[in-house]
Amino acid sequence: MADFLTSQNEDFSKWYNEIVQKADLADYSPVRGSMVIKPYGYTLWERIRDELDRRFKETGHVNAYFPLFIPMSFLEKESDHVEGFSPELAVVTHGGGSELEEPLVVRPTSETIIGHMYAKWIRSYRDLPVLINQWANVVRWEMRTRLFLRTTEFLWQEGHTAHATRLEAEEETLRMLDVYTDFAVKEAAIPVIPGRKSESEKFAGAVASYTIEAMMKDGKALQSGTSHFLGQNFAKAFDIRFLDETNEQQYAWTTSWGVSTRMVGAVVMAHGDDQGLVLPPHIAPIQVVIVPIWRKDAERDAVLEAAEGIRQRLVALPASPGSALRMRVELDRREGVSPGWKFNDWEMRGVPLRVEIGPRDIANQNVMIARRDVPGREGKMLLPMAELEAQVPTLLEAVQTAIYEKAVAFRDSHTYDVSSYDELKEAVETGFARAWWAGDAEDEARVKDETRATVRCIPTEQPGGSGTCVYTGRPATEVAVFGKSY
RNA sequence: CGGGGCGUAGCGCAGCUUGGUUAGCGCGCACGGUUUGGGUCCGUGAGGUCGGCGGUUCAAAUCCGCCCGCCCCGACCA
Repeated sequence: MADFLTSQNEDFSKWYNEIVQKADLADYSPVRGSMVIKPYGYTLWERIRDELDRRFKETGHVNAYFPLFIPMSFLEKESDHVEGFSPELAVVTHGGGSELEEPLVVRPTSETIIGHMYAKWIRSYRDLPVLINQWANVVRWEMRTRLFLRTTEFLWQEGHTAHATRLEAEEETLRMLDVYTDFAVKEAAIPVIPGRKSESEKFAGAVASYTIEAMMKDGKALQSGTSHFLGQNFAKAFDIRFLDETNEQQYAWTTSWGVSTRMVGAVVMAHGDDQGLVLPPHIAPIQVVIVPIWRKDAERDAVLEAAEGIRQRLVALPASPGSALRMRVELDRREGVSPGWKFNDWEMRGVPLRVEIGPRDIANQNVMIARRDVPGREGKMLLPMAELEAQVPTLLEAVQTAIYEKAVAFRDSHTYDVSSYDELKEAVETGFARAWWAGDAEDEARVKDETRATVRCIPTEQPGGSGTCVYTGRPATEVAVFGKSY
């Protein structure tokens, strides 16, 4: 792929915007900053959603739905929260033809309305924990928007839990960070760095925020999921109290965590190449596409019949080892476009495996298989037709693993352990800098001012020992990851 | 809201400096033929308030003013 690290930001943005639209993921809506997610893009989101949801259920969470409109006064109950969100609120002042007594905000996130409900629902320690997730849309009036990465309205899941003890809530926060990490690595094939946010970067109203940070192909960071330990901040603001075992009133400890449609953008920017999307098989809307090839009308029927036979054999297989889903296979029956055109078309859409079948293959009882992750003719191989069931699942897993490993190699080769401020400045031009950090907000602000880079996170996995800050020389016991971000 | 770039057919663009017949090109689209194992080729055709409003002029896509919108960089941020 073109080297976006040495080129202008504009080039990568152009590539991204073009691919997102050409691959049929999304289109701009007439309203500034909002987008239409097209069926192909939505199916990709559904795959992400289902994989996450499966994990939420496995960890004991249930889904519910809370209202879109929130009374303005709810946000004002938590001072950090309202301060953080008020600049980006969409406010409804009129309804049913008359002015409302109290303005309603379109939820930018649901801590407040959910906090209000939890206060009603929770009376006793026996009611805890409450482990609820909701799939919803939220609205944030951002100044600058970008397809999938930052849109005025976006889809996400937000989990909100309440616990009897601080420890339990902290464990929940980290457990969900693990769930996100597991999803990113195993399904989205994106290596992420889980860690804690700095004070200046944490969620408005949280005691501590955690994040998974991914590296895009231009070396920039993308916050791909967050998990917050809210302490008793929202419990006190919304009066979420319960009687404990000793008949004492206690405030609950709460958490919230979310992953949004931004994850679609992360997949595009982490794996894509000059030909377009490269989708991980586990979440690809179409895992295998069959392109039939014929020259004369007489060959057409036989080829299509053989292609349909292959389709039926493949859809009978599981989508991935152990999955309850069946393999997602598409037979491209379009006429009037050449096979070469179809090859390019499906590559643009990132389909992991392509099966080509023509008269020659039928005669020889084999098919040509092309891997999306290996560009051009090098990714093609001949496969005996009898081995489809044995080989296609293996190949899909091979693609899944290969693109993950490629992403790991890219990230690692653009992550630098730095020991001086000059090295840090140089490192963040092309990737991440790992540096000792003492958590000083003023210095963080200065680095941001001079380099545009911020503390992406203080990784959960630390090297241990101690060192000195690269710019102040202060003693430090933790390493932080610095980088430019979206 | 600041700095930079742009706005001409569905998409991508030329034309503007130096005003002058009927505003062009590529892709896409429709029809016919040809082709189909890596984006076939040929022909015919449809498609335009030149972002909007105002001004200068015999004459404006072109010059001037104001406004609107988009993109990139910053502030904001999942």
